[in-house]
Parts: sequence; C-alpha cells; structure tokens
Amino acid sequence: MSGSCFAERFEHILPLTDREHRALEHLEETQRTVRRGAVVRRERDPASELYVIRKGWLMSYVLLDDGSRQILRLHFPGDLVGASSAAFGEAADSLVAVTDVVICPFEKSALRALFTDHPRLAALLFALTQAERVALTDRLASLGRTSAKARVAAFLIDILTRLRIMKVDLGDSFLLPLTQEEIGDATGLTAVHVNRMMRALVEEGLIARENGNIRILNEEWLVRIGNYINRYAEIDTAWLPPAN
Amino acid sequence: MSGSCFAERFEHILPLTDREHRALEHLEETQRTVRRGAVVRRERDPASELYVIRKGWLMSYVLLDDGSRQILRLHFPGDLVGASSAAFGEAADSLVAVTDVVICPFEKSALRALFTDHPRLAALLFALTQAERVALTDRLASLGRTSAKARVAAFLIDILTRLRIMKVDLGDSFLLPLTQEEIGDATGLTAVHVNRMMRALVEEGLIARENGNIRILNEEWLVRIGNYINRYAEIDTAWLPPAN
DNA sequence: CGTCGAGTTGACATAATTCAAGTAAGGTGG
DNA sequence: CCACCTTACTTGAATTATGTCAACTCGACG
Repeated sequence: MSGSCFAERFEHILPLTDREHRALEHLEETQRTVRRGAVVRRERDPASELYVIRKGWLMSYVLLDDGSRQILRLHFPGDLVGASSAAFGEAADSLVAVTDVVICPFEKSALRALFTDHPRLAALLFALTQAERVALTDRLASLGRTSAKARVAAFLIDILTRLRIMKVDLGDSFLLPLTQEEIGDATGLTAVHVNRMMRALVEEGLIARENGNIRILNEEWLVRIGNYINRYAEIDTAWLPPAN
Repeated sequence: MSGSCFAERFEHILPLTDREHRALEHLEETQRTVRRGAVVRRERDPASELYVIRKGWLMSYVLLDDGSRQILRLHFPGDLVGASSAAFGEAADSLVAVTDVVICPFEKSALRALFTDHPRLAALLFALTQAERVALTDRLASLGRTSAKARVAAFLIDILTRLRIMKVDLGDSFLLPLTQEEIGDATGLTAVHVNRMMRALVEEGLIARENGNIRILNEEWLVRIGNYINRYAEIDTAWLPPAN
C-alpha cells in the first residue's frame, strides 16, 4: 500500500491488474508537500497539471466579481483534483491546501497513455467523474432548494461519507479544519448564519463539537433533513471493457 | 449532415477521421421521438441508456422530499444526456422533453467499444464532460453567491451561448419554452420572483420579451451582472491521443 | 362561453444578511 | 512569562431580499 492512493481508491470498486496498478502508480511518481493555507494553483492561471491527493485536504473555489467566494468542493485523499485541466489550458478554479497536504501532480499529457493503453482504467475514471458530477448536482439542489440548516447538515454528512471511502473504520467523528466563514462559502451562507445553524444542530442533539472536532450523533436524521444521497456507495462497472 | 449530431458537435472542436465518424454515427442508429412534456426516464428508475439529442430541448431535474424541484440543466441538440448511467444503474435525475424532441438512445455498453477502439474520442468525451462539470460549478456559484437578478441573467445568457454552439448564426434571440415556475426551479427562485426579475431586466433594457421569445438586448451587461463565463468557447485538445 | 394555466401585481411574512459588540483562544515579541 | 494582537466564534438588533398568499388579467382551448 505504499503504492498509489489512486489505485487504492479504484480497488475499492474493482480489482486491478498488475499492469493497471503500475500505470496508476506512474501517475503518482512525483510528490509535493504543500503547507496548510498555501495556494496550489490560482483561478485563470495557466494550468496543465492534475493532482492526486495522497494525504490531507484541499479545497477548490472560485471568486466572483464582488469579492465573494464559492467553495466548490473539498478534496480528500484518493481524490483526483484539477481534472478541468483536461478541458482547459487555464485553471477554472483555485486550489488551496486546507491542511498540510501531500499531492502527486502529473501532466495532463499523461492521460494520453491512460486512454490509449488502459481503456478500462479510462472508462472507470469516466464513471467516477460522472459520479462526482452527480454529487455536484446534489449540491446544486441543496443550494437552490433547501434551507440553511439543511445545507449545513448535508455538508457535514457529505464529509463524513467521503472520508469513510478511504477510511472504512472512521466511526462518526472527524476533525473539521474549516472556519465558519469557509463553511459559509461552501454552503452559500454567511459565517454568522452558519454559526447559528451549527448551534441549532448541537441544540437538537444531532452533532457535537469539541474544539475543531465534529461528532455526528444522529446520522440518519442529518441525512434526512439535509436531503443527502450517498453517491459513492456503488459504481456500476459491468459495462467496462476488459482489463489488459 | 444527415449523420450524427454528436459528431457535428465534436467537429466544432476537432476534425474527425472517417472511422471516428462512423463510430459516433453508430451510437445514433436508433432514433426516438418524444412529445413535449413527456418523461424520458424518471429518477431512481433503472437506467442503462444514454441519449444524444438530435432535435429539441430536454431538461433534467431532481425532486426533493418536500416536493420542490431543482432543474439541473437544459439539454440542447448535440448534447449527451444521461451520462450518469455510466456510473449508476439507477437514474440520478429525471429527464423530460421541454419541446418535442428527437433523441438517439444507446446502451451504456456501447461506450465500451468507444473506450477500446477509439481512445481519442473517449478522451475528447472526457474533456467535454469536464467542461460541463465546470459549467456546473459556475452554476453552483450562481446559486450560492449571487442575487436573484444575477441568476436569471446568467440563466438566459447561458441558453443563448449554448444554442450558438450548434447554430452559429443564431443572433441574439431565442424561443424560451419554459414557464416562469420552471425558470424558478432552475435558478432556485419562486415563480413570482422570477416574474419580477424578468420585468426588471426588461425595464432596464437588457432583454425584450415577445410571447415566448427572448431577445438579448445588452449581452455584455447581462454577462457582467450574471457573472457569466462561457466555458464552451475553447476546449484544449492538445493532449489527446492520435486518431486511429 | 366557460375553464384552465400562465403571467402579473400588491400586501405581508420570514429566512437570512448585515452591523455591531463582545468573548475566547492562540501566537508573538518584549 | 506576561502583555498584546489577531483571528475565530458568539450573540442581539435592525435590515433586506426573497418567499407566501391572494386576487386579478389574459389568451388558449374545448
């Protein structure tokens, strides 16, 4: 397991061949450590790299003309980040380290070999990015059609759910290294209102907070009020081409 | 041009080989006509098909527990719809015909051949879906961080921009076959407030409405207030594998 | 000619924001 | 080790954008 986080992620879905394993490890050959708060790349800067996260959290966001920020997504170990580079020469969003992170950057040209030599991996990658797209539409519905409390609930549950993908034994609590302002920028709220909603969730016995730690006390109920759907539970791989 | 809408879309980006052309045409071999208002597939139903739109508009949406609806996206001729089938066995969203449409359904198993025999097309498809994902994050920022007027402005400009992809000579007006309630479900607003915002845009001389027709009078300004970014202008194809 | 869906408008309600002030916690320099 | 700053969190009061409710118009359609 000293190998590839990406491969590990894939293998939660499907056993890989040695050859496929090596191909994915190849993508993570170089490694870069980034300090908490440091910018990995900035919106509109030229960008030709993608990143696999090996350790720590990243976040991606865009800034609007009026200076407000929308955090698009948190990114966790095993995630592929910056795939928009596959479509554009400029970064569509900024990437910042939320904690100290270890990332493995690779040039988008490396995708070429993946698509030509490993059609099954390419297809699996495609399926995974579709699942992420659906998760994004869930968030769209969250921002467009649910209350502040529901958005915060869904945000927290999503983090827990996704962290469990790579850490099955995670339990029901995690360290949340975000300010309330950042949670607000992710959920489309103000920091003040995030504060009120979080306390409301505490009041109602749905979560507990100790320093930066969040403990989910009533997961089922949070899922309910947040309208949350776990999109990572199962990916259909029946249609994939055979391994080679 | 009696061939494939999908191929036509791709060729706006990149010239295709004959072989690639045939592969795409193969996906559109069967054709289905669907009446305005009819449901193509329903959320949570088993779903193994993807669709290429040949003519007309579709929309995709999800319903929340409280009965509210979030329209996720409008889909136009040349668009690939229902790609979430690549990840899931159940439909993640509902698809409904906004106008009478002609769609070309194909099984997701047909993607297998695309990934094995046409790596360049697969990679281009991947790049295109990444561009769509970025457009979705733009919408997330729109719902999360911009005013009602800005959301409506962005919604209208996005339609115009995307219709122009396949119809370069479109000019600055289009027929909008949506009720104000539907526009509200797309922008996260109520029908009443959509009404007020549309009239405000008319008042300010930014758009004109004649029956169901929308004319964009001041595109630049709408783009400005809507914080709109055209993500369809150019796709980087430099990294794609060679054609075969 | 009556019904129905969509658009329009005004009055009112409310969720969330803004503003402001204060507290707690952590980091730094003397 | 203490005094000081800074940053985040917390809380209340006032404000505002958007939602809700209700009534009316209009055109399409049977």
